[in-house]
Amino acid sequence: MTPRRLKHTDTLQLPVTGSGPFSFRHTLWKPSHYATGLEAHTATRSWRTFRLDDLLLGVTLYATDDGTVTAEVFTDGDYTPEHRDRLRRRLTTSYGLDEDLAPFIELASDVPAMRKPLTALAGMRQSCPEDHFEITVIALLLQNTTIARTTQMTRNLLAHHGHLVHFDGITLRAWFTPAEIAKVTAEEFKERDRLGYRAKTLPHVAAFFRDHGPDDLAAADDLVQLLQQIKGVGPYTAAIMASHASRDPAVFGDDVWNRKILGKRLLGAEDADPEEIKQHITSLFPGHAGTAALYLVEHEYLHTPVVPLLALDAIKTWNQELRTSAC
DNA sequence: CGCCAGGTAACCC
DNA sequence: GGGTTACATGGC
Repeated sequence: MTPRRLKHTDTLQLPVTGSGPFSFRHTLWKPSHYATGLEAHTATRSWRTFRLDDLLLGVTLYATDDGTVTAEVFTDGDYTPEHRDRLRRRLTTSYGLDEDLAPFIELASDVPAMRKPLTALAGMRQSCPEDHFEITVIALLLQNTTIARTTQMTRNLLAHHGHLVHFDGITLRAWFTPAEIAKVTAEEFKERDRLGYRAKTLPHVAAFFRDHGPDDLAAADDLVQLLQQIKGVGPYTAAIMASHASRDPAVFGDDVWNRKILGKRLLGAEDADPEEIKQHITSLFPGHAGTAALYLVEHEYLHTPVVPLLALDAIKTWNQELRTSAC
């Protein structure tokens, strides 16, 4: 499959305005995140695709000496000043560049279990380049299955319904929009994309986000409750949306994986009661339980990352693999 | 084979 | 309410 070529169209300087330290590397690359093909990372540089409505964008990101983040923007369509403003906001939000980390660090410095994560991951913020629709799809694919199968389902969906782009020497996948999968049936999601019982949920998710634009979502009184009205979307999936796309630092996805790590690190128990864990982390980190969970989970994977940082000479192989697996 | 994965809804009492 | 159980699928 031949990727669409994107051309360099813009350069953005993104200031880091939030309080506390900022780590470019640990913010953009997360040791625990599984392979999607939507992004790639070397020690100093990251590449990521974005959708702004129908426009496909590729972005190269790197830290600049003055403490800002530079974004080189690549597109092949009509890139307007409005796109530029939206992309600037999207990048700033996605990586928490304007969020205050200091209050969390203040709380964490008194907690022994946080000592090592806080040092090793100093300046890490939540990373969520996905919008509300995209992160809901990710969370849907995480439901009650192994990461191997989540990776397979993601690859199928993006290969069959998404896009393949090439920019700045890298080949990446890009998301489909809700409108682009509006006509796909649950049957196809199940048989062709191997989504299993989740196949029934995806058409509802697509319709929901096609009918509720960003303004609509922002105006929602209780987005978590609204999203859970979709059959197949429960507390876990809605929590991922809230903690990642809505960036609520108090929330975390309460799943068996998190419970294992948090139980072990905070209570010293392999099989602690979920409710006890939640109570404990919430009382230790009022308003910042999600950030605390983020630090503990990422630290758990830091020395055995799911997708290690790429060496520069590995990019050729990366590009080839993406093209041949995208049929 | 049976069990279990980074859950959810439907059903039971 | 709180405690089961089926739901798809693939790996061990």
